[in-house]
Amino acid sequence: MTRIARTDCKACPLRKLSVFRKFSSNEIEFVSTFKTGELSCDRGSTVLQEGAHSAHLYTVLKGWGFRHKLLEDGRRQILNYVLPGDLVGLQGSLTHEMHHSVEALTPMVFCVFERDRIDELFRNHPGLAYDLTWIAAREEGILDEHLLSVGRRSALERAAYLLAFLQIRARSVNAFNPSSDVIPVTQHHIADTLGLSTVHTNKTLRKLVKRGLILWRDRGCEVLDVEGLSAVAGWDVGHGGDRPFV
Amino acid sequence: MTRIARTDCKACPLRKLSVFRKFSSNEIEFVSTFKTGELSCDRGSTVLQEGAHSAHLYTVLKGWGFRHKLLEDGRRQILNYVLPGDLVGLQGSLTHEMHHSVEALTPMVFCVFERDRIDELFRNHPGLAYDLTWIAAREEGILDEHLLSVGRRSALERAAYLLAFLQIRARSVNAFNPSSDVIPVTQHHIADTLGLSTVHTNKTLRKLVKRGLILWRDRGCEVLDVEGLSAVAGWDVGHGGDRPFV
DNA sequence: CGCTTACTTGAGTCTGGTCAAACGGGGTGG
DNA sequence: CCACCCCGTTTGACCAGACTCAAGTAAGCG
Repeated sequence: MTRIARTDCKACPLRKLSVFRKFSSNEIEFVSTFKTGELSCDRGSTVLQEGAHSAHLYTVLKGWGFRHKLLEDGRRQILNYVLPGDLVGLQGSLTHEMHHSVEALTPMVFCVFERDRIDELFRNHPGLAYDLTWIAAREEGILDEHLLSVGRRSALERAAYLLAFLQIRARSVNAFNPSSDVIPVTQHHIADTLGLSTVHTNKTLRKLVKRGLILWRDRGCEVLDVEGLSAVAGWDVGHGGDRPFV
Repeated sequence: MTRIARTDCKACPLRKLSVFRKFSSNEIEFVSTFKTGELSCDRGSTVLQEGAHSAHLYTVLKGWGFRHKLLEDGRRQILNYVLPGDLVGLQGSLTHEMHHSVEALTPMVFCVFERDRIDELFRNHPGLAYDLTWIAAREEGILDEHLLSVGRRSALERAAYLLAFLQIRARSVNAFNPSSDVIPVTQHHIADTLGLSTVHTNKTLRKLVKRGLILWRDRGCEVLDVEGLSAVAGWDVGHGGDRPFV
């Protein structure tokens, strides 16, 4: 893992995306000083560890990753995926201990912020403080939907929901690399997200392929028909709307 | 549903509980004016509706309830339970639409706050703003754990985890009524929380009864052995720690 | 070339779902 | 007061979706 400050917040490529709200110059100024550096890591590396006491807060600048928890005997549950613009480590920053781990699915780059200055953010930048709360509430909404999915949808519905969800999210933040729109996960990751075994996940994905909704590529999934998937899942995609980010 | 302002924030019975952090007089002053009234409702009534555009934010003062989501065909997933001190409707306040419903398990009383004044809270009371974020992050952590449970634990483990979780939470906020420590849910609620059928839930609960970990009472569950339950679940209860509330 | 990782597929098993019936308590209308 | 009904719980029989085990293929890499 290397750490070199590079991208200037004022010229942050994410800020241009239509999904994110506009910042005041005052806010950009603060964020610039709040950011202490960048962190890069390879595919497969664990960025944050369950149980760790992290002194930092991160925003994803590039790449894909996922949050997960483990049971004693090794069973793993993937909780959500992290994409450019997502904040990670907020929980650790507030409660001083991480209750989940974060691992990279592709090479990633993060902006690093000092936890100590969060107080300052809350005191002097109510707009940004509001954003943090908004982000946490949004994550909660996503988890609600995942829980509904894992608890009450069938295997086929779950898989369809997850892939539609990831496709839409990735599209909105330009997370695909230019050559191909491939969601960079293994079937094992999907299984651990849906609460299924890898074998059954494979059989389920084959059905989606047969229906012409997706293609399975080398280490990843290409979505051919998002509406088809959300129809299978019985999922109402809902609203986009401006979102904040730090 | 009636609405009569009664309990004074300065004398709020919840504030005395050891789980909550101390407020400055300044903060209590603001909360007093932020609160516009109280809302009471009966068992079974829906307090907040998925899809609604609520103008309010609530804190639970008394009683038990739960948050849930529905699929088109009626399948229901209970997401979490709400107890005294919990904030409900934050999501709706930030995104202007609720993505889940809230229903009462017992008669409940809420403090009602005006959504419009949240901006003021963020501008003038960074401590409270911080608390809101903290609360949202905590809910996220709980949902993570539930997702792990539903996705990766067996029926018996799930049931044990849920009951241990509820027992501990209820204890910490004195949510039991003086005569009996009964968690006021039906087996149907438990089933919809765990992602199981009611029939299988019943068979699973009988096993916990046979092991002497719980008793099933008239419309509710009495926990006899929290440690036993968390052991069955393979759940590390973890830290309490001061928590804020509004 | 051999090793590893990821995917695929089939066979047999088991957890948990569905259907069905019955019980018991509390409330209600006759 | 009693009959009835409804709701929540309980249990049994049977079924199916998902799991485990196992073997085999294909691609990538040292």
